[in-house]
Amino acid sequence: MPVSAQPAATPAASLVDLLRGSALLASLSPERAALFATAANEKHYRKGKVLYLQDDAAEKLFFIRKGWVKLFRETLDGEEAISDILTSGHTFGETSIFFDGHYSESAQLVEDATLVEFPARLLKEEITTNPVFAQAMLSVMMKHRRRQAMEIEHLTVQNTAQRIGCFLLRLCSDKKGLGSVTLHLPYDKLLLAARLGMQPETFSRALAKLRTETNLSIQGATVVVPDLEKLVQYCCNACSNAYPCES
Amino acid sequence: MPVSAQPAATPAASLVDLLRGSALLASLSPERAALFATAANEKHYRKGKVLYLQDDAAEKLFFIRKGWVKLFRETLDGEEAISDILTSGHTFGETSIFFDGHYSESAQLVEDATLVEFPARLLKEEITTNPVFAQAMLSVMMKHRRRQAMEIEHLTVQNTAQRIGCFLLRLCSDKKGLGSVTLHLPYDKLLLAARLGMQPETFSRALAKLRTETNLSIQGATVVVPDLEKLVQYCCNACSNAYPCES
DNA sequence: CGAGGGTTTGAAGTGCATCAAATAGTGTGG
DNA sequence: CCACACTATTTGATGCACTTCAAACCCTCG
Repeated sequence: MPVSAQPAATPAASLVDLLRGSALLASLSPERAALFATAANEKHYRKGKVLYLQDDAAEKLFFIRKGWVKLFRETLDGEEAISDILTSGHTFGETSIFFDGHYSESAQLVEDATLVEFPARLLKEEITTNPVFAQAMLSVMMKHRRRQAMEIEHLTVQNTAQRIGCFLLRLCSDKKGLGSVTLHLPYDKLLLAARLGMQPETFSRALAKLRTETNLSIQGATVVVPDLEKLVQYCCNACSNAYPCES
Repeated sequence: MPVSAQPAATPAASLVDLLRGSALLASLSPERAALFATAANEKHYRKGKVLYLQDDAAEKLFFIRKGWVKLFRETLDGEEAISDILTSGHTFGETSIFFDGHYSESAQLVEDATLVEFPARLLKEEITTNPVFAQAMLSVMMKHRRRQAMEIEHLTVQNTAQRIGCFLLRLCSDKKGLGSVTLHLPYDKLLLAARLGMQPETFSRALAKLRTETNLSIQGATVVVPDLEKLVQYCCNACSNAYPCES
């Protein structure tokens, strides 16, 4: 069944297998997955590449194979608000395709990346004909909604240091070692600051504050959390989610 | 004077007819709509009534027939973050029912209200068996997502006066009279302030600022916008949506 | 080595929150 | 109908958090 008619004869997993790693696309039937794989277009882009702009016709669904992509919106007077930053295994563009056919934000690579692109038509077909897929899509939407709700709350009830700490805690959730944890910032601090809705200078200072308050140590992009409990204490009291809060 | 900004439901209308006014429930087949109507439980509650608390088992879908409901979350140290304020024709609870069976926020009346309650079971059945309904649900979710995204942007790029102005502009969208528009604040200023993520005092001052900047005049809950264009100019330049931005 | 972007630090300004108090508005019982 | 209590709203004074502008410091990479 798994057809490897795709020229993407990467030593790694075949495209069909990769799709299983996506919350959305994993719900495709083997036949449809094969069809998606055939129609797919795998591309490598360089950092800075603009994939589409807000209000463009939504003609593609994107799946990130590797790299980082930022979704953002620009205001009339030139400010930029980041709505999301995504990496391997994530899909984007689906909401716009289904909803009104125009992207509601712009997308740009923040690092070199390999993307798999699917024609919007396929997605639309799938949603209307495959109830299982429609439900997977619903699940994905709802997950997004919860995350957005959390983000709104954070912006109103947490200060900058707490927002950074909360972000770090979400990075910790993989590494289960309660007590001391070492982790790496996934992208540069400038972008991270924008992601958290603050200025780079503010980010720097807030991180310094977090260091003294919770005994963090920071070496460039490497962060050591010696006392997870202390960090949780500092951040999560200002939030309506108890740690671990990931959804 | 208690104001209901929304078109009042005709007291005579049957439940089935009412459901047609809901973006979500309008997609029910006549038979299912009848079934929903039979299983429905219409109740009148007083202002302040708590419908459910965050993390409660999600056993009901609510439809607002009349009145106002706020959805909110509380942090460990007692802050309250309002996630939404809803009125006639809106449904709530659907996300939690489908997603993980627990409400992700608390719900409380901010005014006396008449609600129609449906058992969660019905909704779950409908989603899994009726593709049309699933798609209606998807549409509703996506609309919510766009609104949330806008809200996040507003919190980071707009100041308090602009946020208020933007809220007023959305109230204007009904009344098409370009030029001068009169409108009424849908609920009290304390709640409005919380809804917009600011303190009551800040709200009052920001409103005063908006008055001088855009020639608004305000009498209690009545606001007269003499020059819509000027208000748009003041608010929308800081936003990525051109007026009229409602979705 | 030198250029240029990322990061930190410093000083000053702005916006919003907080605390406190005055004023307006609403519903109550006398 | 008034006095009272109580709640909303406004106003003033002050402080803190974050931004802004400026400059220094680090990297890495040519």
